Amino acid sequence: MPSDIRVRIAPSPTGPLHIGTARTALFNYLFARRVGGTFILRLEDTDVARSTAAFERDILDGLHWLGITWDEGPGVAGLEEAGPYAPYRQMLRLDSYAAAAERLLADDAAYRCYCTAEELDADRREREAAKLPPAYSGRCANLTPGERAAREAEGRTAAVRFRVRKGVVGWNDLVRDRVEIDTANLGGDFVIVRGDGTPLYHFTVVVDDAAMQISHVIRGEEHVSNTPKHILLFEALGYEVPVFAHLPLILNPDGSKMSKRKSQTAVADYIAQGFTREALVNYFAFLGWSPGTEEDVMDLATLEQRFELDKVQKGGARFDRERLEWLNGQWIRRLADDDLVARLLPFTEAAAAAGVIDRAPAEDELTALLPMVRERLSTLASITDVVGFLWRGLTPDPATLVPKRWDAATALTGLTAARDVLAAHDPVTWEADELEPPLRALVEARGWKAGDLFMAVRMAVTGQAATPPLFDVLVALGRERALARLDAAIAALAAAA
RNA sequence: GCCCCCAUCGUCUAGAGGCCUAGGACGCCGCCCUUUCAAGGCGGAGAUCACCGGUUCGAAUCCGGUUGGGGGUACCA
Repeated sequence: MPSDIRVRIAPSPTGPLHIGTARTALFNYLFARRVGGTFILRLEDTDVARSTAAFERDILDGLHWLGITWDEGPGVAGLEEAGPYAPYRQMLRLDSYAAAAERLLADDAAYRCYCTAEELDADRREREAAKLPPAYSGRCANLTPGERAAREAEGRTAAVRFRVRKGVVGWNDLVRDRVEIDTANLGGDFVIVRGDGTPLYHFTVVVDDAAMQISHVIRGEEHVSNTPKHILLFEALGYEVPVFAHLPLILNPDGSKMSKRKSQTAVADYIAQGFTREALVNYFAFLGWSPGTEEDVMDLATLEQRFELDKVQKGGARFDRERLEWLNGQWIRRLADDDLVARLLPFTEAAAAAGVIDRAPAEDELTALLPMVRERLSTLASITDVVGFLWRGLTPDPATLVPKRWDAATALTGLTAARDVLAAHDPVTWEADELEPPLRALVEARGWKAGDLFMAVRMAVTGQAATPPLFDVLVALGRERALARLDAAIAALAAAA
Protein backbone atom coordinates (compact mmCIF):
# COMPACT_ATOMS: atom_id res chain seq x y z
CA MET A 1 0.00 0.00 0.00
CA PRO A 2 1.41 3.37 -0.98
CA SER A 3 2.20 5.73 1.85
CA ASP A 4 2.46 9.51 1.75
CA ILE A 5 5.64 9.33 3.75
CA ARG A 6 8.39 10.95 1.73
CA VAL A 7 12.02 11.29 2.81
CA ARG A 8 15.11 12.47 1.03
CA ILE A 9 18.88 12.57 1.05
CA ALA A 10 20.26 15.87 -0.19
CA PRO A 11 23.98 15.55 -0.79
CA SER A 12 26.12 18.44 -1.86
CA PRO A 13 28.52 17.56 -4.71
CA THR A 14 31.38 19.45 -3.11
CA GLY A 15 33.36 16.32 -2.29
CA PRO A 16 33.35 12.56 -2.79
CA LEU A 17 30.65 10.45 -1.15
CA HIS A 18 31.29 10.74 2.57
CA ILE A 19 30.65 7.95 5.03
CA GLY A 20 28.31 10.23 6.98
CA THR A 21 26.25 10.99 3.88
CA ALA A 22 26.09 7.30 3.01
CA ARG A 23 24.91 6.45 6.50
CA THR A 24 22.24 9.17 6.48
CA ALA A 25 21.15 8.02 3.04
CA LEU A 26 20.93 4.46 4.31
CA PHE A 27 18.79 5.40 7.31
CA ASN A 28 16.45 7.42 5.09
CA TYR A 29 16.29 4.55 2.61
CA LEU A 30 15.61 1.96 5.31
CA PHE A 31 12.94 4.13 6.91
CA ALA A 32 11.23 4.67 3.56
CA ARG A 33 11.33 0.98 2.68
CA ARG A 34 10.13 -0.06 6.09
CA VAL A 35 7.07 2.17 6.02
CA GLY A 36 6.38 1.87 2.31
CA GLY A 37 7.28 5.48 1.68
CA THR A 38 9.15 7.25 -1.10
CA PHE A 39 12.86 7.99 -1.04
CA ILE A 40 14.13 10.97 -2.98
CA LEU A 41 17.62 12.11 -3.88
CA ARG A 42 18.16 15.81 -4.45
CA LEU A 43 21.46 17.48 -5.29
CA GLU A 44 22.24 20.60 -3.32
CA ASP A 45 24.64 22.22 -5.74
CA THR A 46 24.20 25.88 -4.92
CA ASP A 47 27.78 26.14 -3.74
CA VAL A 48 28.82 26.60 -7.34
CA ALA A 49 32.44 27.31 -6.51
CA ARG A 50 32.97 23.91 -4.92
CA SER A 51 30.50 21.67 -6.72
CA THR A 52 31.72 19.46 -9.56
CA ALA A 53 30.20 16.91 -11.92
CA ALA A 54 32.86 14.40 -10.88
CA PHE A 55 31.80 14.56 -7.23
CA GLU A 56 28.18 14.24 -8.31
CA ARG A 57 29.06 11.07 -10.22
CA ASP A 58 31.01 9.70 -7.27
CA ILE A 59 28.10 10.25 -4.90
CA LEU A 60 25.47 8.68 -7.14
CA ASP A 61 27.71 5.75 -8.08
CA GLY A 62 28.74 5.18 -4.49
CA LEU A 63 25.17 5.05 -3.23
CA HIS A 64 24.15 2.70 -6.03
CA TRP A 65 27.17 0.53 -5.32
CA LEU A 66 26.02 0.19 -1.73
CA GLY A 67 22.66 -1.01 -2.99
CA ILE A 68 20.78 2.11 -1.97
CA THR A 69 18.22 3.09 -4.58
CA TRP A 70 15.89 6.06 -4.71
CA ASP A 71 12.50 6.52 -6.27
CA GLU A 72 12.89 10.08 -7.47
CA GLY A 73 15.86 12.18 -8.47
CA PRO A 74 18.92 12.03 -10.71
CA GLY A 75 20.01 8.58 -11.80
CA VAL A 76 16.77 6.71 -11.17
CA ALA A 77 16.53 3.52 -13.23
CA GLY A 78 19.42 4.58 -15.41
CA LEU A 79 17.63 7.76 -16.44
CA GLU A 80 19.17 11.18 -16.24
CA GLU A 81 16.40 12.09 -13.85
CA ALA A 82 12.93 10.89 -12.90
CA GLY A 83 10.13 11.97 -10.63
CA PRO A 84 7.07 14.22 -10.43
CA TYR A 85 8.90 17.07 -8.71
CA ALA A 86 11.77 17.49 -11.18
CA PRO A 87 14.22 19.03 -11.45
CA TYR A 88 16.09 17.54 -8.49
CA ARG A 89 19.11 19.76 -8.81
CA GLN A 90 18.92 23.02 -6.93
CA MET A 91 20.73 25.07 -9.55
CA LEU A 92 17.86 24.17 -11.86
CA ARG A 93 15.30 25.34 -9.35
CA LEU A 94 16.51 28.91 -8.91
CA ASP A 95 13.19 30.31 -10.10
CA SER A 96 11.32 28.73 -7.23
CA TYR A 97 13.71 30.19 -4.66
CA ALA A 98 13.45 33.60 -6.27
CA ALA A 99 9.66 33.38 -6.20
CA ALA A 100 9.67 32.31 -2.56
CA ALA A 101 12.05 35.16 -1.69
CA GLU A 102 9.76 37.63 -3.43
CA ARG A 103 6.85 36.36 -1.41
CA LEU A 104 8.73 36.80 1.84
CA LEU A 105 9.82 40.28 0.77
CA ALA A 106 6.26 41.20 -0.16
CA ASP A 107 5.04 39.95 3.24
CA ASP A 108 7.86 41.90 4.95
CA ALA A 109 8.96 38.59 6.44
CA ALA A 110 12.30 39.34 4.83
CA TYR A 111 14.11 42.51 3.74
CA ARG A 112 16.95 43.61 1.53
CA CYS A 113 20.24 44.06 3.33
CA TYR A 114 22.91 46.31 1.90
CA CYS A 115 25.64 45.66 4.44
CA THR A 116 29.06 45.09 2.97
CA ALA A 117 31.37 42.27 3.96
CA GLU A 118 33.58 44.88 5.65
CA GLU A 119 30.71 46.24 7.75
CA LEU A 120 29.64 42.76 8.77
CA ASP A 121 33.20 41.91 9.62
CA ALA A 122 33.55 45.00 11.77
CA ASP A 123 30.28 44.17 13.56
CA ARG A 124 31.47 40.71 14.29
CA ARG A 125 34.78 41.91 15.71
CA GLU A 126 33.02 44.48 17.84
CA ARG A 127 30.67 41.92 19.37
CA GLU A 128 33.55 39.58 19.89
CA ALA A 129 35.49 42.28 21.73
CA ALA A 130 32.42 42.96 23.88
CA LYS A 131 32.18 39.21 24.53
CA LEU A 132 28.77 39.06 22.94
CA PRO A 133 27.60 36.15 20.81
CA PRO A 134 27.84 36.89 17.08
CA ALA A 135 24.61 38.24 15.65
CA TYR A 136 23.43 40.48 12.87
CA SER A 137 23.08 44.09 14.02
CA GLY A 138 19.80 44.72 12.23
CA ARG A 139 21.26 47.74 10.47
CA CYS A 140 19.16 47.20 7.35
CA ALA A 141 16.08 45.83 9.08
CA ASN A 142 14.07 49.05 8.92
CA LEU A 143 15.48 51.16 6.13
CA THR A 144 13.27 53.88 4.72
CA PRO A 145 12.66 53.94 0.97
CA GLY A 146 15.00 56.90 0.82
CA GLU A 147 17.81 55.10 2.60
CA ARG A 148 17.36 52.12 0.35
CA ALA A 149 17.53 54.28 -2.75
CA ALA A 150 20.68 55.93 -1.47
CA ARG A 151 22.42 52.60 -1.02
CA GLU A 152 21.34 51.42 -4.40
CA ALA A 153 22.60 54.61 -5.92
CA GLU A 154 25.96 53.80 -4.38
CA GLY A 155 25.89 50.65 -6.45
CA ARG A 156 25.59 48.31 -3.47
CA THR A 157 24.09 44.90 -4.09
CA ALA A 158 21.47 43.58 -1.72
CA ALA A 159 21.28 40.26 0.03
CA VAL A 160 17.92 39.12 1.39
CA ARG A 161 17.58 38.62 5.12
CA PHE A 162 14.84 36.73 6.88
CA ARG A 163 13.27 38.38 9.91
CA VAL A 164 13.67 36.15 12.94
CA ARG A 165 10.74 36.59 15.29
CA LYS A 166 11.10 36.62 19.06
CA GLY A 167 10.11 33.51 20.94
CA VAL A 168 10.81 29.85 21.33
CA VAL A 169 10.72 27.35 18.49
CA GLY A 170 10.30 23.70 19.33
CA TRP A 171 9.62 20.39 17.68
CA ASN A 172 9.14 16.76 18.60
CA ASP A 173 12.21 15.06 17.24
CA LEU A 174 11.72 11.40 16.43
CA VAL A 175 15.02 10.43 17.97
CA ARG A 176 15.56 13.01 20.68
CA ASP A 177 12.01 13.90 21.70
CA ARG A 178 11.15 17.51 22.47
CA VAL A 179 13.72 20.13 21.51
CA GLU A 180 13.17 23.83 22.10
CA ILE A 181 15.39 26.74 21.14
CA ASP A 182 14.93 30.43 21.82
CA THR A 183 15.23 32.41 18.59
CA ALA A 184 17.32 34.94 20.50
CA ASN A 185 20.15 32.47 20.04
CA LEU A 186 19.89 32.24 16.28
CA GLY A 187 22.25 35.12 15.60
CA GLY A 188 19.65 37.57 14.39
CA ASP A 189 18.09 37.89 10.97
CA PHE A 190 19.86 35.53 8.63
CA VAL A 191 20.66 35.75 4.93
CA ILE A 192 18.59 33.59 2.62
CA VAL A 193 19.74 35.02 -0.72
CA ARG A 194 23.27 36.20 -1.43
CA GLY A 195 24.08 39.58 -2.91
CA ASP A 196 24.64 37.88 -6.25
CA GLY A 197 21.14 36.46 -6.17
CA THR A 198 22.01 32.82 -5.39
CA PRO A 199 20.04 31.25 -2.54
CA LEU A 200 21.55 29.80 0.62
CA TYR A 201 21.17 26.33 2.06
CA HIS A 202 18.76 27.11 4.90
CA PHE A 203 16.41 28.64 2.39
CA THR A 204 16.66 26.17 -0.46
CA VAL A 205 16.30 23.18 1.81
CA VAL A 206 12.99 24.49 3.10
CA VAL A 207 11.63 25.57 -0.26
CA ASP A 208 12.53 22.22 -1.80
CA ASP A 209 11.38 20.04 1.06
CA ALA A 210 8.03 21.81 0.91
CA ALA A 211 7.82 21.60 -2.88
CA MET A 212 8.74 17.93 -2.88
CA GLN A 213 6.23 17.14 -0.13
CA ILE A 214 8.90 15.80 2.21
CA SER A 215 7.13 14.48 5.30
CA HIS A 216 10.12 13.41 7.41
CA VAL A 217 13.48 15.12 7.49
CA ILE A 218 16.04 12.57 8.69
CA ARG A 219 19.49 14.08 8.88
CA GLY A 220 22.62 14.38 11.00
CA GLU A 221 22.72 15.88 14.45
CA GLU A 222 24.77 18.80 13.16
CA HIS A 223 21.49 20.24 11.91
CA VAL A 224 19.71 20.36 15.26
CA SER A 225 20.76 23.97 15.83
CA ASN A 226 19.62 24.93 12.33
CA THR A 227 16.19 23.41 12.66
CA PRO A 228 14.54 26.48 14.24
CA LYS A 229 15.57 28.52 11.19
CA HIS A 230 13.95 25.96 8.96
CA ILE A 231 10.77 25.82 11.00
CA LEU A 232 10.51 29.62 10.94
CA LEU A 233 10.90 29.55 7.18
CA PHE A 234 8.30 26.82 6.70
CA GLU A 235 5.88 28.87 8.76
CA ALA A 236 6.61 32.17 7.03
CA LEU A 237 6.09 30.50 3.67
CA GLY A 238 2.82 28.98 4.85
CA TYR A 239 3.96 25.40 4.53
CA GLU A 240 3.34 22.47 6.79
CA VAL A 241 6.39 21.72 8.96
CA PRO A 242 7.77 18.21 8.38
CA VAL A 243 8.66 15.78 11.15
CA PHE A 244 12.32 15.89 12.11
CA ALA A 245 14.65 13.10 13.19
CA HIS A 246 18.27 13.91 13.97
CA LEU A 247 20.69 11.02 13.77
CA PRO A 248 23.76 10.71 15.98
CA LEU A 249 27.02 11.61 14.31
CA ILE A 250 29.74 9.23 13.22
CA LEU A 251 32.80 10.17 15.20
CA ASN A 252 36.56 9.86 14.69
CA PRO A 253 38.22 7.32 16.98
CA ASP A 254 39.04 10.23 19.31
CA GLY A 255 35.39 11.20 19.62
CA SER A 256 35.31 14.32 17.46
CA LYS A 257 33.05 14.74 14.43
CA MET A 258 34.30 12.53 11.64
CA SER A 259 36.76 14.33 9.44
CA LYS A 260 39.06 13.62 6.55
CA ARG A 261 42.04 14.65 8.65
CA LYS A 262 41.54 11.96 11.26
CA SER A 263 39.68 9.22 9.41
CA GLN A 264 39.20 7.77 6.00
CA THR A 265 35.87 9.31 5.03
CA ALA A 266 35.41 8.62 1.32
CA VAL A 267 33.28 5.58 0.54
CA ALA A 268 35.31 5.13 -2.65
CA ASP A 269 38.41 4.49 -0.57
CA TYR A 270 36.72 1.68 1.31
CA ILE A 271 35.60 0.20 -1.98
CA ALA A 272 39.14 0.44 -3.32
CA GLN A 273 40.46 -1.35 -0.26
CA GLY A 274 38.20 -4.29 -0.78
CA PHE A 275 35.33 -3.80 1.60
CA THR A 276 32.11 -5.39 0.46
CA ARG A 277 28.87 -3.46 0.15
CA GLU A 278 27.26 -5.94 2.51
CA ALA A 279 29.78 -5.25 5.25
CA LEU A 280 29.66 -1.49 4.79
CA VAL A 281 25.86 -1.39 4.83
CA ASN A 282 25.75 -3.76 7.79
CA TYR A 283 28.30 -1.68 9.67
CA PHE A 284 26.66 1.68 8.91
CA ALA A 285 23.25 0.39 9.92
CA PHE A 286 24.56 -0.74 13.28
CA LEU A 287 26.34 2.55 13.92
CA GLY A 288 23.69 4.32 15.93
CA TRP A 289 20.99 1.71 15.53
CA SER A 290 20.45 -1.81 16.69
CA PRO A 291 17.61 -4.27 16.22
CA GLY A 292 17.37 -4.74 19.98
CA THR A 293 18.40 -8.37 19.62
CA GLU A 294 21.81 -10.01 19.70
CA GLU A 295 22.13 -10.31 15.94
CA ASP A 296 25.02 -8.46 14.40
CA VAL A 297 25.31 -9.74 10.86
CA MET A 298 22.35 -8.55 8.80
CA ASP A 299 21.78 -8.00 5.10
CA LEU A 300 20.06 -5.06 3.41
CA ALA A 301 16.81 -6.91 2.73
CA THR A 302 16.49 -7.82 6.40
CA LEU A 303 17.41 -4.32 7.50
CA GLU A 304 14.62 -3.00 5.28
CA GLN A 305 12.16 -5.06 7.27
CA ARG A 306 13.61 -4.46 10.70
CA PHE A 307 14.74 -0.84 10.78
CA GLU A 308 13.03 1.39 13.31
CA LEU A 309 13.73 5.04 13.95
CA ASP A 310 12.88 4.84 17.64
CA LYS A 311 15.69 2.36 18.21
CA VAL A 312 18.20 4.92 17.00
CA GLN A 313 20.81 5.94 19.55
CA LYS A 314 21.10 9.55 20.69
CA GLY A 315 24.83 9.73 21.32
CA GLY A 316 27.47 9.78 18.61
CA ALA A 317 29.27 6.56 17.62
CA ARG A 318 32.99 6.23 17.03
CA PHE A 319 34.11 4.61 13.84
CA ASP A 320 35.76 1.25 14.62
CA ARG A 321 37.64 -0.04 11.62
CA GLU A 322 38.50 -3.37 13.26
CA ARG A 323 34.86 -4.17 13.68
CA LEU A 324 34.23 -3.25 10.05
CA GLU A 325 37.01 -5.60 8.99
CA TRP A 326 35.54 -8.40 11.05
CA LEU A 327 32.16 -7.85 9.43
CA ASN A 328 33.83 -7.77 6.04
CA GLY A 329 35.35 -11.18 6.75
CA GLN A 330 31.95 -12.45 7.78
CA TRP A 331 30.44 -11.33 4.50
CA ILE A 332 33.32 -12.57 2.37
CA ARG A 333 32.81 -16.01 3.92
CA ARG A 334 29.13 -15.90 3.05
CA LEU A 335 29.45 -14.99 -0.61
CA ALA A 336 28.77 -17.58 -3.31
CA ASP A 337 31.86 -18.83 -5.15
CA ASP A 338 31.22 -17.15 -8.48
CA ASP A 339 30.25 -13.94 -6.74
CA LEU A 340 33.42 -13.89 -4.66
CA VAL A 341 35.59 -14.59 -7.70
CA ALA A 342 33.90 -11.83 -9.68
CA ARG A 343 34.62 -9.41 -6.87
CA LEU A 344 38.21 -10.61 -6.44
CA LEU A 345 39.14 -10.27 -10.10
CA PRO A 346 39.31 -6.45 -10.17
CA PHE A 347 41.67 -6.57 -7.20
CA THR A 348 44.09 -9.07 -8.68
CA GLU A 349 44.01 -7.11 -11.92
CA ALA A 350 44.73 -3.88 -10.10
CA ALA A 351 47.57 -5.56 -8.21
CA ALA A 352 49.06 -6.76 -11.47
CA ALA A 353 48.73 -3.31 -13.00
CA ALA A 354 50.46 -1.84 -9.96
CA GLY A 355 53.26 -4.37 -10.21
CA VAL A 356 52.45 -5.99 -6.87
CA ILE A 357 52.18 -9.28 -8.74
CA ASP A 358 53.58 -10.19 -12.15
CA ARG A 359 50.40 -11.49 -13.70
CA ALA A 360 46.69 -11.47 -12.92
CA PRO A 361 45.14 -14.92 -12.41
CA ALA A 362 42.32 -16.16 -14.62
CA GLU A 363 38.82 -16.66 -13.29
CA ASP A 364 38.97 -20.46 -13.02
CA GLU A 365 42.33 -20.22 -11.34
CA LEU A 366 40.84 -18.03 -8.63
CA THR A 367 37.85 -20.32 -8.28
CA ALA A 368 40.15 -23.25 -7.61
CA LEU A 369 41.92 -21.27 -4.89
CA LEU A 370 38.76 -20.28 -3.05
CA PRO A 371 38.76 -23.08 -0.46
CA MET A 372 42.17 -22.07 0.77
CA VAL A 373 41.83 -18.29 0.63
CA ARG A 374 38.25 -17.56 1.58
CA GLU A 375 38.56 -17.63 5.37
CA ARG A 376 41.87 -15.82 5.23
CA LEU A 377 40.56 -12.67 3.55
CA SER A 378 39.76 -9.65 5.69
CA THR A 379 39.33 -7.53 2.57
CA LEU A 380 39.11 -8.41 -1.11
CA ALA A 381 42.40 -6.61 -1.67
CA SER A 382 44.16 -8.85 0.83
CA ILE A 383 44.03 -11.70 -1.72
CA THR A 384 47.58 -10.79 -2.76
CA ASP A 385 48.78 -10.92 0.83
CA VAL A 386 47.41 -14.43 1.13
CA VAL A 387 48.47 -16.02 -2.16
CA GLY A 388 50.38 -13.33 -4.01
CA PHE A 389 53.42 -15.63 -4.11
CA LEU A 390 51.60 -17.64 -6.76
CA TRP A 391 51.77 -14.80 -9.20
CA ARG A 392 55.17 -13.31 -8.68
CA GLY A 393 58.79 -14.41 -8.76
CA LEU A 394 60.65 -15.37 -5.62
CA THR A 395 64.21 -14.60 -4.57
CA PRO A 396 65.30 -17.01 -1.83
CA ASP A 397 66.64 -15.42 1.32
CA PRO A 398 68.95 -17.86 3.20
CA ALA A 399 68.32 -16.03 6.47
CA THR A 400 64.61 -16.80 6.46
CA LEU A 401 64.89 -20.38 5.20
CA VAL A 402 66.00 -21.80 8.54
CA PRO A 403 63.20 -22.73 10.98
CA LYS A 404 63.60 -21.54 14.59
CA ARG A 405 64.63 -24.90 16.06
CA TRP A 406 66.95 -25.78 13.19
CA ASP A 407 70.37 -24.61 12.10
CA ALA A 408 71.40 -23.88 8.50
CA ALA A 409 72.91 -27.31 7.95
CA THR A 410 69.75 -29.10 9.05
CA ALA A 411 67.65 -26.83 6.88
CA LEU A 412 69.85 -27.66 3.91
CA THR A 413 69.57 -31.41 4.42
CA GLY A 414 65.90 -31.10 5.21
CA LEU A 415 65.07 -29.15 2.08
CA THR A 416 67.22 -31.41 -0.06
CA ALA A 417 65.53 -34.51 1.28
CA ALA A 418 62.08 -32.97 0.86
CA ARG A 419 62.92 -31.98 -2.67
CA ASP A 420 64.01 -35.50 -3.50
CA VAL A 421 60.86 -37.01 -2.03
CA LEU A 422 58.66 -34.59 -3.95
CA ALA A 423 60.64 -35.00 -7.16
CA ALA A 424 60.25 -38.76 -6.89
CA HIS A 425 56.52 -38.43 -6.38
CA ASP A 426 54.29 -39.54 -9.23
CA PRO A 427 53.48 -36.33 -11.18
CA VAL A 428 50.01 -37.66 -11.91
CA THR A 429 49.01 -37.66 -8.26
CA TRP A 430 50.37 -34.22 -7.38
CA GLU A 431 47.54 -33.66 -4.92
CA ALA A 432 47.47 -32.45 -1.35
CA ASP A 433 46.34 -35.79 0.08
CA GLU A 434 49.01 -37.63 -1.86
CA LEU A 435 51.90 -35.32 -1.09
CA GLU A 436 51.54 -35.23 2.65
CA PRO A 437 52.20 -38.91 3.59
CA PRO A 438 55.62 -39.21 1.94
CA LEU A 439 56.84 -36.02 3.61
CA ARG A 440 55.47 -37.19 6.95
CA ALA A 441 57.31 -40.47 6.42
CA LEU A 442 60.48 -38.50 5.77
CA VAL A 443 60.06 -36.56 9.00
CA GLU A 444 59.46 -39.81 10.85
CA ALA A 445 62.55 -41.47 9.36
CA ARG A 446 64.83 -38.55 10.25
CA GLY A 447 63.39 -37.90 13.69
CA TRP A 448 62.43 -34.32 12.83
CA LYS A 449 59.36 -32.39 13.84
CA ALA A 450 56.88 -32.08 11.00
CA GLY A 451 56.39 -28.38 11.72
CA ASP A 452 60.07 -27.63 11.19
CA LEU A 453 60.35 -29.35 7.86
CA PHE A 454 57.06 -27.94 6.68
CA MET A 455 58.12 -24.45 7.67
CA ALA A 456 61.38 -24.75 5.79
CA VAL A 457 59.52 -25.93 2.69
CA ARG A 458 56.89 -23.24 3.15
CA MET A 459 59.50 -20.49 3.28
CA ALA A 460 61.26 -21.99 0.28
CA VAL A 461 58.21 -22.10 -1.95
CA THR A 462 56.33 -19.03 -0.79
CA GLY A 463 58.84 -16.76 0.89
CA GLN A 464 56.27 -16.28 3.68
CA ALA A 465 55.95 -17.74 7.17
CA ALA A 466 52.15 -17.46 7.13
CA THR A 467 50.38 -19.13 4.24
CA PRO A 468 47.43 -21.36 3.50
CA PRO A 469 48.06 -25.09 4.26
CA LEU A 470 51.38 -26.19 2.76
CA PHE A 471 50.14 -29.06 0.62
CA ASP A 472 47.40 -26.95 -0.93
CA VAL A 473 50.06 -24.39 -1.69
CA LEU A 474 52.30 -26.99 -3.39
CA VAL A 475 49.39 -28.08 -5.55
CA ALA A 476 48.47 -24.49 -6.44
CA LEU A 477 52.07 -23.81 -7.35
CA GLY A 478 52.32 -26.90 -9.52
CA ARG A 479 55.08 -29.50 -9.55
CA GLU A 480 57.51 -27.66 -11.79
CA ARG A 481 57.43 -24.37 -9.94
CA ALA A 482 57.46 -26.01 -6.52
CA LEU A 483 60.56 -28.03 -7.38
CA ALA A 484 62.24 -25.05 -9.01
CA ARG A 485 61.70 -22.92 -5.92
CA LEU A 486 63.05 -25.69 -3.71
CA ASP A 487 66.12 -25.95 -5.93
CA ALA A 488 66.66 -22.20 -5.74
CA ALA A 489 66.32 -22.27 -1.96
CA ILE A 490 68.74 -25.16 -1.64
CA ALA A 491 71.26 -23.37 -3.84
CA ALA A 492 70.94 -20.16 -1.86
CA LEU A 493 71.41 -22.02 1.40
CA ALA A 494 74.42 -23.91 0.09
CA ALA A 495 75.99 -20.69 -1.18
CA ALA A 496 75.52 -19.00 2.16
CA ALA A 497 77.13 -21.82 4.08
C1' G B 1 31.71 33.00 25.17
C1' C B 2 26.56 31.76 24.02
C1' C B 3 22.85 28.01 22.47
C1' C B 4 21.57 22.91 21.82
C1' C B 5 22.47 17.75 22.41
C1' C B 6 24.57 13.44 24.64
C1' A B 7 26.56 10.10 28.69
C1' U B 8 26.16 1.37 30.04
C1' C B 9 32.97 -2.78 29.38
C1' G B 10 38.77 0.31 25.24
C1' U B 11 34.87 0.31 20.88
C1' C B 12 29.64 -0.72 18.81
C1' U B 13 25.59 -1.85 21.71
C1' A B 14 21.14 -4.84 24.81
C1' G B 15 18.55 -2.70 28.69
C1' A B 16 12.30 1.34 28.41
C1' G B 17 11.60 0.67 37.93
C1' G B 18 12.15 -5.32 40.37
C1' C B 19 13.94 -10.82 35.11
C1' C B 20 20.85 -7.09 36.07
C1' U B 21 25.54 -10.56 41.24
C1' A B 22 24.24 -5.60 33.75
C1' G B 23 23.63 -9.53 28.22
C1' G B 24 25.88 -9.76 23.10
C1' A B 25 29.60 -8.38 19.43
C1' C B 26 34.58 -6.29 17.96
C1' G B 27 39.32 -6.07 20.04
C1' C B 28 42.52 -8.39 23.91
C1' C B 29 44.31 -12.96 26.75
C1' G B 30 44.25 -18.35 27.41
C1' C B 31 42.91 -23.37 25.84
C1' C B 32 41.19 -26.79 21.92
C1' C B 33 41.81 -27.90 16.68
C1' U B 34 46.48 -27.63 13.94
C1' U B 35 52.39 -27.98 9.41
C1' U B 36 52.34 -21.83 9.73
C1' C B 37 48.39 -18.23 9.18
C1' A B 38 43.40 -17.95 9.28
C1' A B 39 38.53 -19.76 10.25
C1' G B 40 35.90 -22.37 14.05
C1' G B 41 34.91 -24.13 19.22
C1' C B 42 35.50 -23.32 24.48
C1' G B 43 36.92 -20.17 28.50
C1' G B 44 38.80 -15.46 30.71
C1' A B 45 39.91 -10.41 31.85
C1' G B 46 37.10 -6.02 31.01
C1' A B 47 31.35 -1.39 33.12
C1' U B 48 30.81 0.38 41.61
C1' C B 49 25.75 1.66 34.43
C1' A B 50 30.34 9.56 34.59
C1' C B 51 29.56 11.90 39.54
C1' C B 52 26.36 13.98 43.49
C1' G B 53 21.67 14.51 45.35
C1' G B 54 16.59 13.29 45.20
C1' U B 55 11.66 10.28 43.99
C1' U B 56 10.45 5.06 45.23
C1' C B 57 9.61 -0.66 49.33
C1' G B 58 13.06 -0.97 45.09
C1' A B 59 16.79 2.94 39.84
C1' A B 60 21.43 1.60 34.72
C1' U B 61 16.26 2.73 33.93
C1' C B 62 12.30 8.72 36.64
C1' C B 63 13.72 14.10 38.41
C1' G B 64 17.48 17.99 39.59
C1' G B 65 22.47 19.54 39.72
C1' U B 66 27.71 18.81 38.60
C1' U B 67 31.45 17.07 35.45
C1' G B 68 32.91 15.32 30.84
C1' G B 69 32.21 14.87 25.61
C1' G B 70 29.98 16.41 21.09
C1' G B 71 27.38 19.69 17.71
C1' G B 72 26.05 24.60 16.26
C1' U B 73 27.03 29.61 16.23
C1' A B 74 28.72 32.16 7.77
C1' C B 75 26.31 36.20 1.95
C1' C B 76 29.28 26.80 3.49
C1' A B 77 26.28 22.56 3.03
